Amino acid sequence: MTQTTLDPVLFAKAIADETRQKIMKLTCCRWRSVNEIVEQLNVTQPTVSHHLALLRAAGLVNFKEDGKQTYYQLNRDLVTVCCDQIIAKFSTEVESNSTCCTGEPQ
Amino acid sequence: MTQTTLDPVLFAKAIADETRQKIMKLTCCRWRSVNEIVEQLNVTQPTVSHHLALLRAAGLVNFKEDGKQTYYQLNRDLVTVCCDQIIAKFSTEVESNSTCCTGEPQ
DNA sequence: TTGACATATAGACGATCATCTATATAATAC
DNA sequence: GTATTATATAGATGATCGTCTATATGTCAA
Repeated sequence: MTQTTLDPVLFAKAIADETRQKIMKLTCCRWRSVNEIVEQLNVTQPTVSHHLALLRAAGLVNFKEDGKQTYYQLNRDLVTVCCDQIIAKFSTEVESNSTCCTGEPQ
Repeated sequence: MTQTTLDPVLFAKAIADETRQKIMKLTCCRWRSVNEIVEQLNVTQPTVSHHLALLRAAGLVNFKEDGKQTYYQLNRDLVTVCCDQIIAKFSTEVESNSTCCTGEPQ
């Protein structure tokens, strides 16, 4: 049920913040509770929750609740898909899969 | 003399705008004058110049002047490098090339 | 040299954003 | 039940951003 696509502009906006990229890095490889994340950063708990909600809305983190705690983990597959999508987007002039740019641009 | 690296946060900020991504796409495969770009978008010439200056500062476009005109072209290599860098950044918990995340995160 | 054209810069304005404090919600422990 | 802990939400505030109009700068043609 994790999200598999995201528009390149929305993806860029979602990751265009230092605090969010720090959160993404902290959660890239294991589940982290909100408190764990707060302890690693120099921002308040509501600020962390705010960024997590934003990343969650973009589908960039998965989460699971366990009692009092909520755990978050980066959706690494989506990051990869989006990055590949950006590379592809700027490899052709038009919105198709026609070939372009294979030769030397004049 | 074209730029070859760019911090992931700065890269994301630079491309986190629809107009700029449109400009990037227009210039991805050939040199375009400012006027050509303006004609393709629904924004004024100063707005386009503003975005071009921003992309130029980030090293994301190359440019050459020819008489009255200035031509811009996307630095596609840098886009690729930055995207690869983002994928790599969120594949390890720490700022090293030590292994991590190769198994199933618990 | 004067006028037309191409681009850049300056300054203003409204919108979005990152952060904070205060507080609500919900789960657990005693 | 009451206190404590974990997280989310609400609302405020200052900063950043995207866009516009007006204008400056620089190049070419007549």
